[in-house]
Parts: sequence; structure tokens; C-alpha cells
Amino acid sequence: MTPRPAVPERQRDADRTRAEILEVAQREFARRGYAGARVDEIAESMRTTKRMIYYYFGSKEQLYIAVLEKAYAEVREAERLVDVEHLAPVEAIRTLAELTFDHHDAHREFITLVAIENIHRAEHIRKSEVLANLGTPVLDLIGRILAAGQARGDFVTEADAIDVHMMISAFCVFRVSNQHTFAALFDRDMTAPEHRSRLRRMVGEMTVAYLRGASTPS
Amino acid sequence: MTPRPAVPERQRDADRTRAEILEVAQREFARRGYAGARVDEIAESMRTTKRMIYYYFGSKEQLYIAVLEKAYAEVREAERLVDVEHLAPVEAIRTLAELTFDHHDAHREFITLVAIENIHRAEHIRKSEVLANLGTPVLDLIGRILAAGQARGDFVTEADAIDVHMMISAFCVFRVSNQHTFAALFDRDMTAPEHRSRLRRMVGEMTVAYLRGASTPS
DNA sequence: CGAGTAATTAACTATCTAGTTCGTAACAAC
DNA sequence: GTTGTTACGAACTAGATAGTTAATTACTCG
Repeated sequence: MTPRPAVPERQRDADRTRAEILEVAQREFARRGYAGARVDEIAESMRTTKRMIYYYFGSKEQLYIAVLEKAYAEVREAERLVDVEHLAPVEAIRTLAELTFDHHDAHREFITLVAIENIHRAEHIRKSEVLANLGTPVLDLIGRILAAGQARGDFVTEADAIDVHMMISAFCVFRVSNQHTFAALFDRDMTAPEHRSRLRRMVGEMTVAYLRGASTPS
Repeated sequence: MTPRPAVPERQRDADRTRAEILEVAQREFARRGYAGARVDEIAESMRTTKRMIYYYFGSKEQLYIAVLEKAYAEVREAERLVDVEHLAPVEAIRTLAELTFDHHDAHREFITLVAIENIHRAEHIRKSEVLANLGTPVLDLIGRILAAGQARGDFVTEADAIDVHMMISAFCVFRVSNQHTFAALFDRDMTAPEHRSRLRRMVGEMTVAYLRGASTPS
């Protein structure tokens, strides 16, 4: 039935075990928060023992930091692939906003990890050398789009790249990170399929409208 | 030196003790998260014992729910005082956005509590009857502003009140709730005084610009 | 094939933590 | 004062939890 592969499945496989721990740990941390996550629980949700977690990561905290590092690395990789340089400024910034929306929509667990990290005042991120130097290239991109748009006269509002990034992120992150309390208070699940495309268009419109400016009356 | 007051300070004062527990608990929960907060720690940070926490609140979870209820009640009270009805639609919505900004700026601990509650998928809010029926009147207000603005032709974009509220909240909440990771990545503290007034103007501009619309090119 | 190393397991421990027990002291009503 | 009730405190407990110890098994390489 199951033919033995040429290279037999190894019974002991450091890489695989390490990767599996990270995967399960990410889910557990995102589900319960840092303090709420249980090392025993992580171990039981897979085919290894708690000892392995300490063997590979040393402590609960170091495991958590490793989870953060991996999650941020994936996001960074996705950001690297964004290409809107060939578009006109208005469409470039709109597309960037919509791609950010898609990206956050597809990585909800990551958003939760970030929220957890904020509750702990980013103390773990600060402990990680990998993450501390994560100067995101998205700022350069936005900076170039803004400069081009202002040069062409498409953008009237004088905006700062970090501010614009914040505006877009706020919308996309909030929709995911605050979905539960928002639903409890307003009876609307912002992450439900029926709201998705409308909100996606909205973040693009919002950004473009803000940059076009001309919203200030005499 | 210290004259005895006509009504002497009571050595035992249920209301005062209860209130103090709630106060200290809010700080502790906001600081460490639900699971991270320690009942012993809460007790030690004040002039009463752990026994009283269980005497008045029954369990850690019920204490946490009571903290949430009090925090939401305060916010609701503040919202009740907002009066922008006498303003023209454009200025009304701008002012509402800026007041929301001020409000979130002044209640950062509340924002953290909401973030914590979202990590736990709002399970505690759902357990509270007080909070479940917190249909916020802010939606009515926004609805009236939008209708008036559209009737006068000031607002071109056809927007939904919940969506607009979400847009404003996203900006104001994100600035506070994600301040630490944002600062770690972009080296900018969004909550620092030097960014405050600029961002405050920004949320107003953004909202007005979006509603004015006319941002879609031919 | 034999020795050394990397990966893995099961059982253990010290500590921490939510929740309790039981007794007592202040207050109010009469 | 006496009595009943509300508010309070110190010490305790049962279970959970991060982290360890030490033995064992698979794999590698000469």
C-alpha cells in the first residue's frame, strides 16, 4: 500500500520538529496570549514532547520570540513582492492600500501576535536583534509615490510617508484585530465575506481622497 | 494636626474598598493581560487583602468582567456628552472624528483592555449582560450627519454609518493600541506630544475627504 | 561495525497561583 | 449593652505550570 520512498522518512528530523514546534506554538500563542499559552499544551498538540521545546528554544519566552521572528519574516517576504512602481501615483497608492488590506486579511494570526506584543509593550521584539533592525522598505515605496504624486499635482495634501502608512495600516489592522469587540458592540463582523470587497475599496478610496486633499473649505 | 472630621473616616467602607479593587485591577489587567495579571499582585498593590477580591467579585474572571463594565460605562458616559448637532455636516463629522481622537488619547488604558478582550475573542464581553446591550448611540449621530451631508450635497460618497465609525475608530485606536510595535519598527512614537496635533487634524481631514468623495478619476 | 553524537522520551520538581477556611472586629439597630 | 450583620485578615490548599534530570534510541561517519 504505502511504498517506502527512496529516501526513507526519518524518524528523527531536527528541522521538521523545530518547524512543527514553531507552527503549533504560533497558533497557541495567538489563541491564548503570551501568559495564557501553555507549554504543555503546545507539546501535547503534536507528536513530540515538552522537552524538545526546551531542547530547541531554551524557554517559553525564547520560543515566543522565535515565533515572532518567523511571522515577521514571512510578512517581510510578502512585502518585498509588492510592485506598484509602474503605476501612476494615484493608482499606485490605491493599489498599495488594497494589497495591504489583502495581506492583513490573509495573515490574521500575525495581526493577533502583533496585538499581543503590543500589550506587552513590545518588550520581546526589543529583545530580538533580528526584529529590531526591520526597517521596512514599504516606507521608501510610499515616499516615492508621494513625491511623484506631488510633482504631478495629483496629491495636494502634504503628507509624510510614515503617516500615510499608519493610516492604511490602522484601517487594515483594526478590521482584523478588533473584529470581536466590534462585532459584540455593533453586531457586524468586519471580517465576514459580505463586507470584504466593500471595505477593501474603502481603504483605497480613503487614502486617495486624503492625499488628493482639497477637502478644506475656504 | 489632622482634625477628626464630623463624619469620621470609616475604617470599613464597602464602596471604597470595592472601587479601589476595580481601580487597581484595571491597571494590572491592562499591564499584564488577563492571564498575566496576578490576583495576589492586585491585592498587594493596595491596603486590603486577596480575600476581599473574592468577597466582592467571586473570581478572577468576574473581577475582569467588572473592570470591563466599568471602563465601557465611562466611555459611554463621555460619548453621551458629545454635541455636534448644531454644526454643518462637514464640520460635524470632522469634529466628531477629532473628539474621538481626544477621547482615545485620554483613555489609553481602556484601549489596551479592548485589545486584550479581542485576543480572547470577546468571550468576557459576551458573558456580561450589561455590555452585550451597549448599542452605541454614536451610530445614530453619524447616521444623521451623513444624511444631512448627502441632502445638502456636501457628501458625495455614499457611506454607511458603521463603516464611517469604523474608519475613525481604526485610526484613533490603532495609534494607541499599536504604538509599541509601530515604534519598534518605524522608530516613531505615534502617541508622543510632537505628533499629536498633526495626527488629530489628519483623522478629521481623512474622514471629510473620504465623504466628500470625488476621488474617483474618470 | 563500532563509537560518538544528535534527537528524543518519560518522569520529576520547585514554585506559583487561583481560590478557601475560619476566625474576628467594626458597625447598625434596638 | 446585646445581637445580628457586614466587612475584613492571616494562613492554608489543591492543582497547575515552567523548567529539569537522566536514561535511551536513531543516526552518522570513519
